[in-house]
Amino acid sequence: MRIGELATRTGVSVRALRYYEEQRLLAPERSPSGQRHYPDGAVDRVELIQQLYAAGLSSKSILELMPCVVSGEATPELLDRLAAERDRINRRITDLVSTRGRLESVISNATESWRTGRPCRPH
Amino acid sequence: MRIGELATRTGVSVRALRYYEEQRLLAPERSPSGQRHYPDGAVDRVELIQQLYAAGLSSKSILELMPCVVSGEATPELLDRLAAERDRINRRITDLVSTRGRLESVISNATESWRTGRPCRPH
DNA sequence: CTGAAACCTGACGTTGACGTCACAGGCAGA
DNA sequence: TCTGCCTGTGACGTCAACGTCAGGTTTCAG
Repeated sequence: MRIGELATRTGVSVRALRYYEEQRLLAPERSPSGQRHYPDGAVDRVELIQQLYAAGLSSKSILELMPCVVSGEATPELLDRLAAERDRINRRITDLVSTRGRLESVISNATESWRTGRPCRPH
Repeated sequence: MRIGELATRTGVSVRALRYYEEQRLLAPERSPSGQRHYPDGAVDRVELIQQLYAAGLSSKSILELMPCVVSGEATPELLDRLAAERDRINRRITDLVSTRGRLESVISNATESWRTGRPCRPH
């Protein structure tokens, strides 16, 4: 498929797909006239890339971990990197859970003080 | 306390503290010579700001939600905003959990293929 | 064959949360 | 008084992941 279809099917922009290629996260074939041609598997791959971006990984990290993720190749260093990223994600999760708890208590507190007519305990 | 002490006590840079003030997230008093003077509560406040930044909120969002968080003041719109941010955090958490699961399966798969001498199932 | 839509490369613009630098004034100990 | 660190205000730099625009080529439906 060509770049436009891949874009619509993944929901990412054409520009982003070209950027991913620039970062060597994708390597589509080229037609004789120079147009990019992607295999079907590119859809999953792009979604994986998006997921890793969303998890806070940089292009460089994704690039390093990509061979391991797609083909299972692994060196001890790659496994360490993977574990390190997993740990970072774990930390982010616990941080977010904590923040959510704080927001929820703020919400219930504020809702209560709203319902009962504005006496609000000072934090 | 002055800005340097607040910086060391919170772990954020002096520049960041001045930036927060520029964003009206802090409003320290000034000594006659113009130096900023923070109350003790500023430490907690800065840590709250950091926590909200880490949760993906922008300066603007933090500014809007701040009165509600610190003093419990709430309008229906503010409560909606708070709930919306909580929902966004929830989505981020579920996304991160999913990504963590994926990474973990990659890790166990790669570890296995490493232990057993490199036959790796094709994803 | 033709015109619109999709594609190409290259290059500059954007955004947020600061880093960094220059230059000047303020403060405490010796 | 001197010295050295802290603080002040600009103002420009950074970085990543794209957005956007210009100017030209390719593809395809009619």
